[in-house]
Amino acid sequence: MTVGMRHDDLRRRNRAMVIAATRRGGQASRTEIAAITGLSHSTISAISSDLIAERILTQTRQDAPALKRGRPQVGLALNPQAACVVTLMLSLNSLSAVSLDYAGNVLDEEHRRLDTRALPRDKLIDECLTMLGRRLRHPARQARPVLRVVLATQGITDAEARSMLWSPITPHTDIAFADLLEAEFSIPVTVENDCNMMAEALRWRDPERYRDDFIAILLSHGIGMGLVLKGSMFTGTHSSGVEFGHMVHRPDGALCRCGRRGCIEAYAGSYAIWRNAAGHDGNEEPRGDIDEAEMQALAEAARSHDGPERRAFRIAGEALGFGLGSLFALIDPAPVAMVGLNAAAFDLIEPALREAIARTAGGHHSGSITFDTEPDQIALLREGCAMRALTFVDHRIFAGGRPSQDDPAALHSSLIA
Amino acid sequence: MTVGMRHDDLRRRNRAMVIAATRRGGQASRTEIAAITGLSHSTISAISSDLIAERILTQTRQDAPALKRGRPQVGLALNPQAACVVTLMLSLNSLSAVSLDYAGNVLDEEHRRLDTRALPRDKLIDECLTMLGRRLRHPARQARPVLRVVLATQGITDAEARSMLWSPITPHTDIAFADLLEAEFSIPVTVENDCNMMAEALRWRDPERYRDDFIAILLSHGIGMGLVLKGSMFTGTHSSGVEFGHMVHRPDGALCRCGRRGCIEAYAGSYAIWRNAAGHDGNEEPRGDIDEAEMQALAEAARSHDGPERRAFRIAGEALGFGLGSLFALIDPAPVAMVGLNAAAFDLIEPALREAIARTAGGHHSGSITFDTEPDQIALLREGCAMRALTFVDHRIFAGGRPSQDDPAALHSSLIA
DNA sequence: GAGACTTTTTTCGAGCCTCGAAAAAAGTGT
DNA sequence: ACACTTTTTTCGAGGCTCGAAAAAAGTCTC
Repeated sequence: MTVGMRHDDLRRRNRAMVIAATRRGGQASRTEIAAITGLSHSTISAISSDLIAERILTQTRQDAPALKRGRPQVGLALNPQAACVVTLMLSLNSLSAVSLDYAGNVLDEEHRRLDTRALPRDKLIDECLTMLGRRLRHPARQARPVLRVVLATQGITDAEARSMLWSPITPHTDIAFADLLEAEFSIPVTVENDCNMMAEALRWRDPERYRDDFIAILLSHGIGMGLVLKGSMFTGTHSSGVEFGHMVHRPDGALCRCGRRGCIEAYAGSYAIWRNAAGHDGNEEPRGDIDEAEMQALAEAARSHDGPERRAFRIAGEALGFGLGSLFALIDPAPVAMVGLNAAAFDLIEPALREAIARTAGGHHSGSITFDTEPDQIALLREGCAMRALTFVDHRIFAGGRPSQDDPAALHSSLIA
Repeated sequence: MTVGMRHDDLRRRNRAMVIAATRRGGQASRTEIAAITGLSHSTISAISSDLIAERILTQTRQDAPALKRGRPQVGLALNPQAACVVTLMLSLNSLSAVSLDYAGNVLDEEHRRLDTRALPRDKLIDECLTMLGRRLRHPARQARPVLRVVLATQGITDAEARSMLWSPITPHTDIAFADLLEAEFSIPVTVENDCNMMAEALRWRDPERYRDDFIAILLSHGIGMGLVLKGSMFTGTHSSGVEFGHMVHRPDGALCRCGRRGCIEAYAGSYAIWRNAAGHDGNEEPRGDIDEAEMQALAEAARSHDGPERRAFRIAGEALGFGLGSLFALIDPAPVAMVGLNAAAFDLIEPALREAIARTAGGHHSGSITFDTEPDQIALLREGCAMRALTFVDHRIFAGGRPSQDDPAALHSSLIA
């Protein structure tokens, strides 16, 4: 709050709001936007006609034939030709890329399996560079200027979203992907944590439930979290933060993949569940290669009879419950979405989780805490990255007004060159 | 970001910034303010002459005789007559009130000892009402309009800062102090958590160290925390939140004052240190009445020889260290201030704390985490409340422009009546 | 001590931006 | 075909900030 506000900042903000309302609202009319934003009709009219002249928005006759009397509303929509964004998703042993038009439609995509853990540093970087390059040269893009690239990865990124600091997918650390990709293609890039992108996707999927405060927990080989508080993504002061999986569950307890002891993940990650189900103790070195079928088999066994498998899921639930209890002591309870492979086994986890949470300070209202499950983490990640990239274009580029109104090709070359 | 921005919002913000710069800067000149805010000289000139005409700011000849050439800068200062604020501080067995002028000078104050735990609900409320009433009628206030009351209390308040939800100082819960006081005096009131106010005070005391991200930990009978992240006070979604003392240190561990088990406070609060030093186990019911001398004696004993006292402080350090480690996993490390009685014994706590933190994920850079101690929590609380009240007047009242420019008495009666 | 010099502050016209009211537009209903 | 309803645009007014120029209030120099 130390920097003054000028006249054009005001316009910029109001333009951003019209664009945002259009992206959210499907086919919002000027009147609806005026009501949402609280601005006058004249202002909305002026802004939207600017945006249409700049080819950012388009007018579409309302789909549903007006059954009401009066002049029919004219729906505003995003102009799919206005821009293109590309998302890159780097996970253990896989790299994917998707390019989308400004309205969010997929233009083309590519997936590759890579042995990320074995790949040398430059080879890993090179794979990202070439896959992005192929998206840029792909004919489906047509003349759309590429205005944003988002690279999402498992692990920790820096607070400025420019580097991957550490990731379980590779032994290499501090890879400045944003600098590297920008140097090659001159398109603004951010590097994001995958769980944050999943949380981003949830807000768009179900804005009723996931509005201002909610939690996305990734239950997978590791444990991740995306946290939205007071309407904005919560990140650490120096890194992407929210390493929920590495909060301490039991001081000096079971061995975690991160090399430390007693982390929540060391009780609730796939490898921990497997370790407990197999009857090994917490000193056993974590396995790195547990596949989907294996976890499903464990869940089946746990459902069929009371044995070490059921106990393993119970231990996972307890660790997650105490962790959530501690988190709730800090932020108060909020809706939770369980995402990823082991969300499919949440029925085995939930009872112990709720029991543990009720024994903590955050468990005041343990009955009112609601959980939702979403096993398909890939789809969520894709959507989240896309929305992150598109809203960047909305707020940081198009809200500021376009340099040239009539020649998108010129604009494009000036940005991509 | 859903509400539009109008023309007067812009002025309001820029006025707020001029006022804020004046409050921070001591005797900022117009030129300095222009540099800080990035606004033009003309704008600053217009705004400040408005503020002076409205008797919010005053011009003061620069104290130091200008040694430079050129027209000397004219210092702007807050007009002490512009307003009055009152702070009420409710603690275990004590209630204090202070009234201050708009520049932050103390006008008068009062302290009373009360047996808060034994007081019936209405009696407790009544004490607050009458003490506030006496401040309002006190002659030192003169004609200053009372524009804000802040009531700070130990315990949990609601996110809207209107009610005390729960507090260790009284068995009564959900006391809507803001509504009650406003109904009686028609002055806007907020109810704040005491640790948050201490954090607020630290930003004003040492803005270099405590700027955008830092942590204040209250080491006292209980354990509290005030957290500033990305430049703003962090609170829960429904309550004042940040109940660091009730994060889980050891599942099903020692008995806490809150009735649950294993909380950090049950290892690091005064009663926990005493309990461990006395050789009782964690099932022993917490004592409620450990005075300062008793804790000092424990610290002395711990310093003089290796015995149960030293071990008790070590256990406290360990609990705090693991707790901070978990917190740092979420938010990354930040400067820490240890506040309150037991901060004087931080030398006994620190080694075990650092050792524990180094064993957690948050302990990556455990060497770079710095601790500062401030045993005088009362002074900090007073300052924090005062600044919270004054900045409310700055931002929410004076930034919007005054109804009457010439008659502060009329303004006053309209607000206090 | 008068005039040159320097720096701060104010003044003034221009350029934007939003607003409210009125007008225009584009339908439905009779 | 005309009245009615609702949406959208137009237009003048009022505010706000900006840059440039002028005024103000000192120090410095000779």
